[in-house]
Amino acid sequence: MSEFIPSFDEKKIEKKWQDIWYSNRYFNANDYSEKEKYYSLVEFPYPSGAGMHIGHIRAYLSLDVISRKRRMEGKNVLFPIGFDAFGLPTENYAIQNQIHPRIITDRNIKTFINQLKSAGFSFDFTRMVDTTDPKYYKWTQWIFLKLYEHGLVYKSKTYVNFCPSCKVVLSNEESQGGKCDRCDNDVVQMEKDVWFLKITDYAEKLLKGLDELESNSRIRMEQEKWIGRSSGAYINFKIANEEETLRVFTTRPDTIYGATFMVIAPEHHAIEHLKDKIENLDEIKAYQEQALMKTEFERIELAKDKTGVEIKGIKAINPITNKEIPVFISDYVMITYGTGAIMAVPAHDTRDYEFAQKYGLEIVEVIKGGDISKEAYTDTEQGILVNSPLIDGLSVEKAKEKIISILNEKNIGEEAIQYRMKDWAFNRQRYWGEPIPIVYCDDCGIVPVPYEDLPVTLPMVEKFIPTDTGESPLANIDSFTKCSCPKCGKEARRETDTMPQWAGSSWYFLRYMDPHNDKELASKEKMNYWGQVDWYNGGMEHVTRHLIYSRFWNQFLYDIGVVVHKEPYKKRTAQGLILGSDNEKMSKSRGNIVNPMEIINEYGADTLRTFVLFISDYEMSTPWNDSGVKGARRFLDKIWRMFPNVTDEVGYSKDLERVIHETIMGVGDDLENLKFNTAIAKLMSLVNEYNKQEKVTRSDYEVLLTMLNPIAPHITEELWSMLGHETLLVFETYPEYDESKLVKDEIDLIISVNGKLRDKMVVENNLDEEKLKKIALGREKIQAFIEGKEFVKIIVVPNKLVNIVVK
RNA sequence: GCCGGUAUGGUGAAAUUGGUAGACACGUUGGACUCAAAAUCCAAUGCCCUUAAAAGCGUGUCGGUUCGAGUCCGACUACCGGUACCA
Repeated sequence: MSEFIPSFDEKKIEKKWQDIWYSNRYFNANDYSEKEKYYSLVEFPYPSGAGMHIGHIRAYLSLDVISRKRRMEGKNVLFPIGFDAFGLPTENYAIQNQIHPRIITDRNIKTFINQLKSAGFSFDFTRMVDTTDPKYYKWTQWIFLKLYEHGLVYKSKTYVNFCPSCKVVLSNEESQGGKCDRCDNDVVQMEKDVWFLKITDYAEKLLKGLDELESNSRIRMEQEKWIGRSSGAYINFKIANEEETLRVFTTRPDTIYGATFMVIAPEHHAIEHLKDKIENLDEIKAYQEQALMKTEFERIELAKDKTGVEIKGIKAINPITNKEIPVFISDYVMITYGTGAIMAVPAHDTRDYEFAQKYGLEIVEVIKGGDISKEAYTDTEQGILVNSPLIDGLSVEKAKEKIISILNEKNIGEEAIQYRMKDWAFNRQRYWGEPIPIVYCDDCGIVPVPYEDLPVTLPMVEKFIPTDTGESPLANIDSFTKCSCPKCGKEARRETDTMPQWAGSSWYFLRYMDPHNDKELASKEKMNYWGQVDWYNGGMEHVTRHLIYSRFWNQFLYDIGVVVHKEPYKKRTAQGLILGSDNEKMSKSRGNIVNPMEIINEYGADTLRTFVLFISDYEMSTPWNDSGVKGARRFLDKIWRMFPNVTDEVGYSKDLERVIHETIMGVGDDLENLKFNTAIAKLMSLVNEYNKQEKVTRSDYEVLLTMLNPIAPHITEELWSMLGHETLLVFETYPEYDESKLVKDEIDLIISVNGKLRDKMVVENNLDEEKLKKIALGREKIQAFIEGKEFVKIIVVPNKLVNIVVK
């Protein structure tokens, strides 16, 4: 041991074990293994040119630790990785640098894989998927066609955010504040014919399925809110002297007596139907145009100041009071929610109240309890109906029921459910995405590409710059657009829009089970074996859209008999953000980005892993702290330096036995509950205990290495082999604790007076109450505190404390 | 606005069913080793008074429940995240 060095050569060790693990494919999942399966899934990355981010490390570490632990527990683990590689950044980079996105993507993926390996992640790298690979997106297109076949795809006009300078259609996120994300020019609203997926058909199923998903309440609530179910009623309001009826959705049918006017969205079709009767049509038209010009952003910004125009010449009839009430158009009513028309109840809705105030409209109180001269009264808990002959005196809840049955009887309305979630706009006008497998034929109309002609591949062209019209760059490529109609064979034109980035990620977890299958998206046998994803970790930001979209596709595929589980995921967790050391979100512009590769180069992957897990509670966001990294390295060095003090003795040291069993229990529980920070703290404490001993036994040392292995796999593997083991630590069994070894002989007894700690002492375990009282009262220190005071009572918590209460 | 979350030393953070607040680290200070430095080891480290001990104070603010509150209840403040005229 004379040449033993007090610190380890992380570069040498890490390279060595990574080579052994990856070249022997030790982390590969085995289809149909006899062992019990475990499927852990992390969100696959977008392979940007910047490479791996510190956030990826945190996001993937939790399940890397769990997967490594599961293997040690004898499970057949599927822990795959892949790349969600379609997307705008690559396309932009490609245009700027005149390099094809295919080349950039391949290059970035290669770098990313190397970085993942240098962090020691135990992914099965033979199952990698790449959403931009035609062998993969063939099945993305296949699912699209299946959705089409089942009536879940439709085309409809909508307004999109268009940047005239970049010539691209932008998402809401990319056009915040009405400015283009990239060039900062004003975004305009452009009408487009757009593909939609009818996800709203699955709203109820998606909501119900949440019952089966194990997740914290925050994750669940965000999904529930996104789906946004609300129950109420449809009510039909006749237009006086016309055939036209305005149908509204309301969650408060009980307040119908207070409905003193109506409001319809500027886009509402009734305007067109009634245009001959409208006296101020010009004014209405002007308002419509003005509303259309506003971007979504402006409509929200101006929310406080409600605008609108009364539609003169028509009146609606409140079907319960039979009174004539005015009808307005206003952009505070959205065409996309409910029926695009509302019955306004100013007394009990803040928005209607504001509107009524501004335009001097009648406000009728129908729920007792508030002061409607000041504000709308929206309490539904305690309110009692008034001024409502048919339902006076009833609670809100009862009144709703009764009014709905009246609506049914009179045939003027019915109970209804509405969802906030909208259908999924399923296209982008870009090159770097999955082509939508649709053909337009002059004679046959919209024709889906036959399944056997899939995939419709992206043409490998030199130029893929945007068109002036907001169409996809594909529209300029004749060799792509020109085709023959699959139905009649006549010359036809291909759809040039591509799918959104959410497409490929909506089913990737299925492909991992059978990634090389060219006959189906994944075989039934393999999906049967691997079943559901047991644990899915990812970002909080994907809890709504990605999770809901992928659950939707899975449920659909289940309904048509392609997959075997209704819900794809059993359990979902989310890591917290790592912020810059300035406590701000990491970003290029703030210059506070931490590059994980720099940490790996300076300290090694084990140090990075240990520190990132130690930094804070896994589910909370936390600032990065450079100097803390050294502490993690110091901890690993301490274990390394302990090596010469390890004896050949088998069995735990007597003095360490109890703390070892305690640590096994604590660390195990902590890892399962994502409490990596306290798990590492417990291991640090154990190492501190070891260091108080002159020697530790081989068993003491080995159990430490085994517990630490999922967290710091390289150094533990090296030390394991230095102990003379021929087999790898990754194949060892995870340690178990012995309950009987946890019992303490002695405990620290706390003695307090009036709840304040005054004394403590070590006493025998399991003393009875009387003995403890006696001991406590006998203490000199305690005597001083109770002397001359009136004794009230004494409280004993066995094996913990004695509290003496005096006056 | 609404819905969540969070608030604890100089810093990151721990704390089981209400029962020793600050585990584990970082940093700082002092010491050992060294010609010196780094590394390492040892000690101290919530605040206040103090030579020291003891006492006192202390988990965002105010109040409550309790023998006992970081933890439970009520009111409030700040920050972070989600959402946004959803009828």
